[in-house]
Amino acid sequence: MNKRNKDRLYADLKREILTLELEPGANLDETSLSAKYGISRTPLREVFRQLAGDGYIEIRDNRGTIVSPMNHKSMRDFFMTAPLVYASVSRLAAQNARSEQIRDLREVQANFRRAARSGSVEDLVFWNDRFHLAIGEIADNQYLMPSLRRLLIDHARIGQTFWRARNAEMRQRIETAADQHDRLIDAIEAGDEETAVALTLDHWALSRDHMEMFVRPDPLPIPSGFAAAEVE
Amino acid sequence: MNKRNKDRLYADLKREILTLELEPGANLDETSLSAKYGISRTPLREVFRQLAGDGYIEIRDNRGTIVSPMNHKSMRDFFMTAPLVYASVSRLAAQNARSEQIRDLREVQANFRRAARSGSVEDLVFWNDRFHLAIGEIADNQYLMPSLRRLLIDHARIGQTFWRARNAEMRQRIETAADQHDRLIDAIEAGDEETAVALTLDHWALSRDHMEMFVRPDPLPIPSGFAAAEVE
DNA sequence: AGAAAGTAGATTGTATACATATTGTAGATT
DNA sequence: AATCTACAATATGTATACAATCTACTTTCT
Repeated sequence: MNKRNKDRLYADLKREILTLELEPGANLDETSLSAKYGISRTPLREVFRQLAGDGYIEIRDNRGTIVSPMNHKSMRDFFMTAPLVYASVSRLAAQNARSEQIRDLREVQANFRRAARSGSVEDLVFWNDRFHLAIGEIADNQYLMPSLRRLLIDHARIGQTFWRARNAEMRQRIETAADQHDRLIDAIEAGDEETAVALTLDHWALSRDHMEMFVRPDPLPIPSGFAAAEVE
Repeated sequence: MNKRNKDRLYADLKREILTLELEPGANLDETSLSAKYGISRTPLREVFRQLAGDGYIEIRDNRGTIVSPMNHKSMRDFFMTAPLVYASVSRLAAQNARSEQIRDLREVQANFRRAARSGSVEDLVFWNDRFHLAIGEIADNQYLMPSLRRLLIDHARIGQTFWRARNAEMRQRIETAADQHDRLIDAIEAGDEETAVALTLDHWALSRDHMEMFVRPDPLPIPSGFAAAEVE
């Protein structure tokens, strides 16, 4: 039953990449990984190929495999593209949702709430990802899904700090995000496209404002002696 | 030097799928393909995994590999999603284009014109695909690219009949499409986003009207004796 | 006769050994 | 001393043999 191990490897790598346990650009060693999971390099390499197709990793000919890197440009592209795709997906979800899908979505949201109470960053990242992926599945559009999946990978990675609540204000933000999830579910269930889109953009703005703070933090105060130095 | 054969297999399968030489849903046999290309099943399966990630084929556990199928729903999704993605990509291309990219794009367009003159359907499909892919590369947005790629696969397959000019009117359509390509290049080069978007939507509408005719053709005339029969 | 169960053949999935390419290091050369 | 080259060590890529699974057909039982 090595299929089990192969699936576990696939799921583990995904999770470790989303939670930054594996950093962008980190090298993935075939030999040690295959030993760790008790499978040979053949199926392991197939898992790599699949993850590369999903956008999690990059396979470079004869030069090893790395976790998909992130740089300034990818941040820019991300902030530019996410609203378009997320809003479109929410609209389609509102058009298509079936009652049992809403039930599943509420289930995911319950797990998200639990993670918020327990304060586990890893769980919050995981269930937030699942929440938005579930909406994507309700939207059920094979042409938008690839971009949504790619966006969600970096959403999880960039947004990592969002969930790491260190003070009351940040805990409040998480609470707000959770409330928006609930209202989004309601709008989707009601088939109210416009509200779903508006809520999605609000939800997005909340994340973005916070994330941008970490991407482009306020500069450190400059000691008087270095006041003329150039800062990049 | 079997890397050559591996690359050839990858390129050949892509082309054969885009040109419908391999029909949607067609089965891909590992043994015969690996024999045909003189490579073993191991690298062949990696090519499969990669093509699956690109959306060309589907690998089903223990049940073989098939060319990505098309059905009524995928047509619907396609017509719904393409304008959004194509327009966004054109806008980004107009924002980012660099002169040597424009040069490459004109090169592709020249090949497209040649194919139009020669009347080779296969070449028209291929170069039209390349043209829109090149615009995607100019847009240079890793989050939109996955959806654009997926759309272009089915654009080529659905639009197959568009290029099969059987009369003067259809040849005129191809001529119009080629002119739109030229004007789109000009708009992108000039950085004129709004015109690029408008031209893209026009270009799209031209294809769509034609394609829909083949997807949902005019019903056959009903013989008088069957006038009451239900037609779906 | 029809349904269920078993079996042979074909196909997909995996392990291992081997081939090829890359990287780092030591020694030679200028 | 710096650079180049040769070679060893390491990692990636491929072929082949074998194992597991599925499919279709035959046999058995009711």
